[in-house]
Amino acid sequence: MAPVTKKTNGKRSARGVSQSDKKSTKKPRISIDSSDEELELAKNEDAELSSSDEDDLDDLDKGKPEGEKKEEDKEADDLDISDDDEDEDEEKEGKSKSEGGEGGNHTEQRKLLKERKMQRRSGTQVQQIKSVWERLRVKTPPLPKQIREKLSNEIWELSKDCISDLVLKHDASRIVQTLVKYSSKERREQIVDSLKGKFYVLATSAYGKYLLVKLLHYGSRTSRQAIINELHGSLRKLMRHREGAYVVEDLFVLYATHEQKQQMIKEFWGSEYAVFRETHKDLTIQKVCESSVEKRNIIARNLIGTITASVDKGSTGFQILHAAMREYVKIANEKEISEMIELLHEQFAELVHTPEGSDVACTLMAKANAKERKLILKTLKNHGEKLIKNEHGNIVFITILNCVDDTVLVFKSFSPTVKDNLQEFIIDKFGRRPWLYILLGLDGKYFSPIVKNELLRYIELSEATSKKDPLQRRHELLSKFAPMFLSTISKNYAEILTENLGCQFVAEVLINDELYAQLNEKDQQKYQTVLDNILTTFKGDITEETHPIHRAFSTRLLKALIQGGKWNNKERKVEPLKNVQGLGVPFAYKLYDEIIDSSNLLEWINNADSSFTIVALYETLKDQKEGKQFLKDLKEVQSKITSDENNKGSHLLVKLLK
DNA sequence: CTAAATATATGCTA
DNA sequence: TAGCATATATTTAGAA
Repeated sequence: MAPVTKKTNGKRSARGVSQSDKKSTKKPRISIDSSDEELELAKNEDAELSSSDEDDLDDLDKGKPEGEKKEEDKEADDLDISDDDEDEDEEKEGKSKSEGGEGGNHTEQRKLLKERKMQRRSGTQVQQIKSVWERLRVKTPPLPKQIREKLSNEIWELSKDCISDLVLKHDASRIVQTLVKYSSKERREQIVDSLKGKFYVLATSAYGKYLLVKLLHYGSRTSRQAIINELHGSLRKLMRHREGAYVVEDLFVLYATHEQKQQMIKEFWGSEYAVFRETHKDLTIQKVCESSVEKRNIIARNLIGTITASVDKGSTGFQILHAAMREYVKIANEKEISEMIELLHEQFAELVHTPEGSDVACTLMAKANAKERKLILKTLKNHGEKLIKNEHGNIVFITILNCVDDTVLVFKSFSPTVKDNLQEFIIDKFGRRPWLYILLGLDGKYFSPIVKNELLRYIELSEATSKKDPLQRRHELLSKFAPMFLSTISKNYAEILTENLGCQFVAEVLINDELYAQLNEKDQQKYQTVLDNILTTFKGDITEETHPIHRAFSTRLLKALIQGGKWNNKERKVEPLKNVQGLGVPFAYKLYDEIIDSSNLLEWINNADSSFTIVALYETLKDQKEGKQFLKDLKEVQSKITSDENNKGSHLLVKLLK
C-alpha cells in the first residue's frame, strides 16, 4: 500500500471530524424509511458528479426524530409529485441545450427526451411501471390495503421480466424499493432470487445500493445469507468503493449475525480465508499467526492495506473497519503499532465510541511509548466530554488513567473538561465510572467482571512501557481530582442529592480513607463544609413529601455518615474508617444538634422513612458523652412511640431501648 | 458480594 | 414474520 500523503490525510480527517461532530453518535447508515432523501442524492449526483463528498454527507443524514422526519417526507413528496413528469434529467438537458444556443422550445425538447427514454433498455416498461408506481407510493392519505396490494401486484407483473434493467436506474430503482416494501415475503424472496448474481453491481451502484439495503432490511434470514455469500470475496474491494463501503458497513452493523460478522472479518485477512471459509470457521487470528510467521506477515499486510485505504478515504468511523483494526492490533509487532498510531492519531477520537474501536484505542494506548501516548492525549483532550460519557470511550479514558505514568499531563489535559462537566459525569451511568475508579480502584461493585477483565488486560499490555506503581498512580490522580470532587459537590449538592447515582457517588467520596489521606489542610476544611452541606439538605419538615428523607438513597447516605463507615454485607458489620475526620460520632452529634431535637424527635421515629436514621443515631451515640442529650430526649418520648406494623425501624428502636 | 430483577439474544412454532 | 419460550448477560438492590 502506498503510504499516506500528508495532504489527503489532512483533508480526510477534517471531513471525518465534522461528520462525527454533526451527527454525534450516529454512524453512517443508509435510510430505510425514507426514499426521498435518496432522490435528493440522485439529483446532486446527476448535476455534478464531482461533488461526491457532499453527497456522501447527505447520505449520512440519518436518525432524525420521528416527527421531524415525517414533516420532511411530506414536503419532499409534494414537491416531487408536482414536477415529476419532467424530472431532473430533463431539466438538466433543457439547460444545456439553451446554453448551446438552440433556443427554448420546451415541447420539442420534452418530446425528444421522451423518445430517448423510450429507447433505453426496457424504456417503455419503465414509463408504464412508473405511472402505476405514482399511485402506489402516495403516503397521504394512506392507501387502503387492497388497493396497495393490487397496485403492487401490477408492478410486479410488469417488472418481473426486466427487473435487472430497473435496479440501477435512479428512478426505477426506487420503484423496486417501494415494491419490496409492500410485498409479501414470498415475493421478496422472488425478487432476491431474480437479482442473484447482481448484488455486487448493486452495492457499487449509486442508486442500486439503496435497493440492496432495503432487501437486507426486509429480507429473510436466507435472503440475507444469500446476499452475504455473494458479496463474500469482494468485501475488500467493496471497502475501497465509494458506495460499496456504506453497504458493507450497514450489512455488518445492522444485519449480520455474530457468526456472519466473524466471516466477514476473516476476509480481511486475505482471500484465502474468504474462499475456504467453512474450513477456517473456528480459526482465531492469534492461532494462525503463531503457526507461521509467513502467514502472519501476509495477514498483517492485507489487514493494514484495507485499513490504510479506508482511513485515507475518511471512513475511520466505520465499525467494520474498527473490527478489522482489532484483528490487526492483536497480531501487530511494535513497529506496526507505532505506524498504526501514526496513521490514526489525528482521528483517534473517531475510534473510541464503538466496542471494537474502543478495544483498538485501548490496545494502542497500552502498547504506545510515552511519546506516542502524549500525542494521543493531545488529540483526545478536545473530545473529553464524549469520551468520558460514552460507554466505550469511557473504557479508553480509564485505560489512560491506568497506564499513563505522567499523571500531571493527564490532569492538565482533562481538568478543564472535568471541571465543567463533573456534575453531569457523576450522575451518569458511564460518566461516573472513571471517578469511582480513582476513588476505589476496580471495585466489583461498579465494574462488572467483563469490564474489569478487559481493563486488566490492557494494564497487562501496558506493563512494558508503564513503570509507575499502579496504586501510586491512582493516588496521584486522586490527590489531583479530589479537590474537584469536593468543590463540585459543595456547589451543587442540592441537585446531586436528588439523584440516586449522585448520592452513591457522594458516599464514595466522603466515606473514603484513601481520599482523605490525600487532602491538604485547606481541602480538609472543604470536606467538612461538604458534610455541613449535606446536613443542610435534611433540614426542614419531614412530613413534607419532598424532604430528602423520603428518598431511599439519600437516607442511606445519611445513615452511612452517621455510622462513619460502609456496611459490609459479608461480615455483617460497619467497616470503621481510620483517616476521615468528622464522620460517626461528631456527625451524629451535629445532626442531632441542628436538624433533629426534642421538638421533632418523635416525628422522625414514627415515620417509617426516617426511623432507621434514629436507630443509627442511637447505635452511634449510646455510649458517647456527646449523646447524653439525645438519650435523655429519647427516654422522654419513648412511651409515645406508636406501634406501626410497617415501621420496622421504630420497632427495632423500642427493642434496643429495653 | 449475592440474589433477584430486568433486558437482550436466540431459537422454535404456527 | 410475529409471537412466544428459553438461555444469557447486565443492572439493581440490599441490613435490622
